[in-house]
Amino acid sequence: MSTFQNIKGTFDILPDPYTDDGGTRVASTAEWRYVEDTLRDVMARHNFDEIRTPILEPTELVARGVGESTDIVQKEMFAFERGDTNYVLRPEVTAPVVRSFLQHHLEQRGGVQKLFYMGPCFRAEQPQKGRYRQFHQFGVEVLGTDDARADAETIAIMTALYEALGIADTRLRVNTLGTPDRREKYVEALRDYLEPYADDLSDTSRRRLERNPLRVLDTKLEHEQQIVQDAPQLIDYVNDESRAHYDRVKGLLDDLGVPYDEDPHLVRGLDYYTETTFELESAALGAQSALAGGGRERLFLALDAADVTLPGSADPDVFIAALGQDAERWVFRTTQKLRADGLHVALDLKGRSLKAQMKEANRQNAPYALIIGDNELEAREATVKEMESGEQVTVAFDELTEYLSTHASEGAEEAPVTGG
RNA sequence: GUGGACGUAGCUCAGUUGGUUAGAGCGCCAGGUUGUGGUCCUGGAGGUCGUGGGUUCAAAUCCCACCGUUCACCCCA
Repeated sequence: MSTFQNIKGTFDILPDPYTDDGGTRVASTAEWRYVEDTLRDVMARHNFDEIRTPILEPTELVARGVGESTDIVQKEMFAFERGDTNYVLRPEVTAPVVRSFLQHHLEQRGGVQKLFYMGPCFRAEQPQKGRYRQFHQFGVEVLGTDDARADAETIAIMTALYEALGIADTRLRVNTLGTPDRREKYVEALRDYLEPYADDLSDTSRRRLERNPLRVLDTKLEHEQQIVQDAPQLIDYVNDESRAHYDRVKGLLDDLGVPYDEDPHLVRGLDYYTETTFELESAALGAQSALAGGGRERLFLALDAADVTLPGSADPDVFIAALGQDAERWVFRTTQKLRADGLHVALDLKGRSLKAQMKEANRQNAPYALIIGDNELEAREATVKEMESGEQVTVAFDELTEYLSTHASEGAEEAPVTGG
């Protein structure tokens, strides 16, 4: 075991996928890139612009944005002081985006600002399966409108994203939280309703009843779900405006043909959420089924559970094997020239035997291998081996780019990497 | 912070009631083929058995402590 390890709750992303100590499959860089590219593509089609903000932010910004009393601020921030400034590794991106929006007067761009972001966030929670201290978050913020269409579009985008990535068996649940003042009244009513059942509740739910009654609604226990089923519903407590807004959002989802279930007991953990709330869940994830809500994502777990196959690393178009020092020099020069011509070229950097170089060409899955030795240098012709058939031809040095461009591109269909 | 599980080669793991030099598969390197990959054969490198202490003639194995990892709880994505 090496001396240093990655910090607990973080993970390395490597050229190849691997399984971590907890049994979770960690995707390769190529898979991450594919997902990121797909997200960007979908967002572009929805006319969203990307925003990138610093990972380091003032502690006070986050504390106020998320709420001083939340667990995130109380005990889950990586915060430190340097000089007379308090810094924090961002635990979420909404506050930074709003900060940036205000600071740079983005409203001056005119119209509604539709922004998305992706990048690492940090929370000092105890890590467990699928939850990390450094995690990657994707999200969208629509600023400058409270139109129901903004909500509907955001929800529709989330389903579109998962569709684009090939995750089909998702279920969308929606609800409205209304305004904070009404929600407080609802919490009281909920508490009153649940108190009489306290003896029937699990320890967990009893504790939640004390501290955060809304969380009792999330129970997974069947007999508790029956109690919850008849509990007061949020929709009966929100004001007319919230209700009308909610109805418009649902109508728009209907228009778009986005299927959803209304869940009158769907709540979110943090209290800064208002109005429309939603949760996209995947049956394949089991107990912790929530994928996205308010724009928070657990993408790779879902991709893994859904058995989605992503493209792997690109294979080289050609591997060039050199025999002897003269050939090595020629190969080194020619490799750069072919690369400048747009080809993906691999070569040996250890001066190994031809046998070892051919083995490497095979391992890298190159469709063609060039063999260059004294004979080839003298004739100014490369020996070109087609790896699958094993057939060899000679190609004049001057025609290499053309030959490889036409032949290699045919055979070099990107081979998918098998997931799971 | 609380509870459980685990820690042997790069990876996945075996290792009997404690018993000699700790093994397998895969991967890696080399040879068989001094200019040719995949399959095959042969060989090789690679281990403070997580760390420290204890019991014992003898500890990977039993006991204790610590460290690390992990799952779950809390909370939440």
